[in-house]
Amino acid sequence: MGKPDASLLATIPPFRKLDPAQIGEILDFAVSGAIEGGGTIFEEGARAERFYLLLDGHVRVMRVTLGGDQVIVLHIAAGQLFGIAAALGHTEYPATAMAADPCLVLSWPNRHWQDFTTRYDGFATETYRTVGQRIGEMNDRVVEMATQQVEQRVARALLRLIGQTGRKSGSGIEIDFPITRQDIAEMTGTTLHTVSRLLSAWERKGVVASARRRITVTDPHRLVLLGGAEA
DNA sequence: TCATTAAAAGTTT
DNA sequence: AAACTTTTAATGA
Repeated sequence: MGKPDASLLATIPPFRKLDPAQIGEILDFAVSGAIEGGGTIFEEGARAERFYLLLDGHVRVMRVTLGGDQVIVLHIAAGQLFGIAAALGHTEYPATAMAADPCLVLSWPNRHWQDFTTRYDGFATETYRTVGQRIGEMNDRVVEMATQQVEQRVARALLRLIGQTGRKSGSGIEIDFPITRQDIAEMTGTTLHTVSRLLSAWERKGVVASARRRITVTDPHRLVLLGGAEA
């Protein structure tokens, strides 16, 4: 467990307003860790003892349905806190967090949460803002599931991914971590076969380009139209 | 419209 | 070679 660099934290929203001395205090309590791609950070139902900050990489948050199907709830990008429902009063993690690619995380015991929110200006407001955004996104998806056709759901899932974790490449915006058709199926409530067929069709139209575990959206505007309301 | 099943081919380790 | 990912097609709800 190495000591992370204070400058890493200074740019991250919940800590942006803090001075170097305060960041030093926070780091004194932090434990840092590296998780390899595919590794689990915490499991659904496990006792929640820590909350986490993702410094680098991408985290997939997953839950298992009553029927035993795995569902991807959302993805976390670098700079975001996660595993914080526990700090907000839950005793167990409501979902599993898995590293989508190699990740660097900091974590703190939950008992520091109170101190952080009261002592550090901006910590509470910034984290509540991101929590609010996530809840909003999840609500949108519930509506989508009930009202939109599969093609629109997949199109919108891709748009969200490039919005949150997209990286500009030569030919468009690439999803910045490895993602399979199965993953997208788990995000949109369909099957990998349907996702594969949709992506193939879109690739023929020049809207996306994909390789194994890599997807680039080459024509985001067309994809917005595909995700639009019309049937 | 979409899931399921099956089969085949490509990729990575 | 084995494991994993992707594509395609046929069938049926």
